[in-house]
Amino acid sequence: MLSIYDSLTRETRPFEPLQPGKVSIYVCGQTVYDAPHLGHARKEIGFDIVIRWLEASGYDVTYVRNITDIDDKIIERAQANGETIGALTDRMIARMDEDFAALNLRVPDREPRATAFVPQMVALVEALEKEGLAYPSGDVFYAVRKFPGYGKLSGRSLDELRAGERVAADAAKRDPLDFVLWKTGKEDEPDEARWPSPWGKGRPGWHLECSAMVKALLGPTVDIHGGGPDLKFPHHENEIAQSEAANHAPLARWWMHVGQLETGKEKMSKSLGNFITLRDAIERFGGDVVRFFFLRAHYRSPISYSEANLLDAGNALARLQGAMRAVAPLEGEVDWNEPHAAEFRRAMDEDFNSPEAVAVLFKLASEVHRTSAPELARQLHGLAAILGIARAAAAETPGLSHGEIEAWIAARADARAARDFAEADRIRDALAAEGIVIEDKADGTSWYVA
RNA sequence: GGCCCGAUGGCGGAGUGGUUACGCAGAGGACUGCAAAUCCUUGCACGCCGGUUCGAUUCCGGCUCGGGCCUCCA
Repeated sequence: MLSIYDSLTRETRPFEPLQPGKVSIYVCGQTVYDAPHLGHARKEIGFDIVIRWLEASGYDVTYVRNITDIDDKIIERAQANGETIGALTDRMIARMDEDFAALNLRVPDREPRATAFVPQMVALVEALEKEGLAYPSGDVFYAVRKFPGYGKLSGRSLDELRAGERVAADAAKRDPLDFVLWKTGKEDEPDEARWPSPWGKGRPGWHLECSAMVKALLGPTVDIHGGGPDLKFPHHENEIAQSEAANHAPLARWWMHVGQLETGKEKMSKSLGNFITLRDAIERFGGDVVRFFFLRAHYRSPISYSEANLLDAGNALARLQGAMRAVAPLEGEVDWNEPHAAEFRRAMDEDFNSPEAVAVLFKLASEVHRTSAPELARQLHGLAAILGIARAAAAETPGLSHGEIEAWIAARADARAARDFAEADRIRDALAAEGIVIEDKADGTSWYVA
C-alpha cells in the first residue's frame, strides 16, 4: 500500500486517488526564459519517480506539466536578445526537451502553455471578482485577507507572513501580501504580451496561470500537485487561494515538494548565480549519472551538488550497469513475490524511498554476479527499468561494426595464445580508443560500449 | 525578527528503541600474462547536555551548528 507525504498536512498517509485506479498529477514546470539548470533536473527526476512508481503500481496516470511562456523575465530577455517572445520561448522549450530526454524523463501527457489558456485565466479572475476576492487598482489584485485559509500550505498566518521584513509596501494594494491576478497598463510592452480583458489589455499574473490550467485540464481537484521547494510560498499558496475560492473545492489531495539542490551550503539558483546548467552536467557526467545522482537520495532530502558527488554516483552506477550486462536476463515481467522485488516495493511504497530501492538493486546485482541466475537478472533489469536506469541495449558502436569487433577480439585471442602480449594489449587499446571496453573472463572475452 | 527543516562512518545516503543498510573510496586476499570486472575478508558512525527506559543513534526537552522560506526562483 502506497503512502505519500503531504506537505500541506505534513503527514504521510495512505494514497487514495479521487477515482479508483486513476491518478491526476499536475507539476509546475519551467518558465522558459533560459535553459534548465541542475536544480530543475532535481525536481523533474523527483516527480519522474513518483509517476513511474504510480504506473508500475497499476495506476492510470494523467501527468500535466505546464510551461510558463509569458512573464516579466521572458519579455525582458526577448527584448535584450532582439527577438520575439515566441522565438525565445520556442527555442528554450526545444532546449528543455533535449535536456530532459537525456535524463530519460517520462514525457507529460499534456504540456499546456500559459499563452494558450488566457481566456480561462480571465474567466477565473471574473469568478474571483464575483466572490469579492479580486479588486482592480491599476492591476487587478487578490485580497488575501478575504480568503480564510491563506497561509495554510506554508504554515504561517497572514500576520506571521507580514512580520517578514521583506514585504514591500505598495500603495496600490490593500494589503502588502495581495498579489497580482492581471497586469494591465504596460503599454510599452509588445502586442504579443497583451490580451484583451474586462480590465483592459494586459497579461496574467504567474500564479493565475497554474490555477486556470489545472482546472482546464484536470478539473477542480487533482490527486497530486507538485513543484519545486521554493514554489510553496507564495506560488502554491496563491494557487490555493485562487482555485479553492473560485471552485469551492480542495485544489489537491496531496501536495508534494522536492528537496532543494545546493551548491556548497547554498541553494542552487539563478538569482544566486551559483548554478550549473543541466546541459553542462549531462555533457560532463552523462544523463544516466545525473539521474542516478538524484535517485540515490530521497526526493524530499536536500542534496549537495559537487563534482566529487557526481563522480561518486557514476562509479556506483557503473557497478549496477556491470551487473546488468553480466548475465542475459530471462524474458518477462518482474516477479513481485520474489524477495528482492518485495523489498523494493516496500521501499517505494513508503513515500517513494528510492535510496532503499536502489540498495535492493545493489543487493540484487551482487546476487546476479554470484549466481549468474537469469531470473535474478530479469528482476534486476525489471526493477531498474522502473527507476528509469535500465541500461540501453548496447546500441551504437561509432567506428566499428559488430563483426569487426568480434574479429579484433578473435585476433587478440590468437595473440594471447601465442603469448604475444604486446600485440594483445595493442588491440585492446585500439578498441578502447573506439569506445569498446573488453573484459577477459574464464569463459572468454566479452565487450561492451563504454 | 517570524515560520520551518536538518545534524549518521573518509564521502554519499537509508533506517531502527536492544541485531547487517546500501554504494563509493581505503586495506588485505582470490582470480588474471597484465588490465578490467567479479568474489571473499576488513576498518570507520549515529552533533552536545539532560530526561524517559532494563536499554536510545532511534522517543521528549534544552543547546549548538547548518540550511530554507518570509521577494522572482524548481
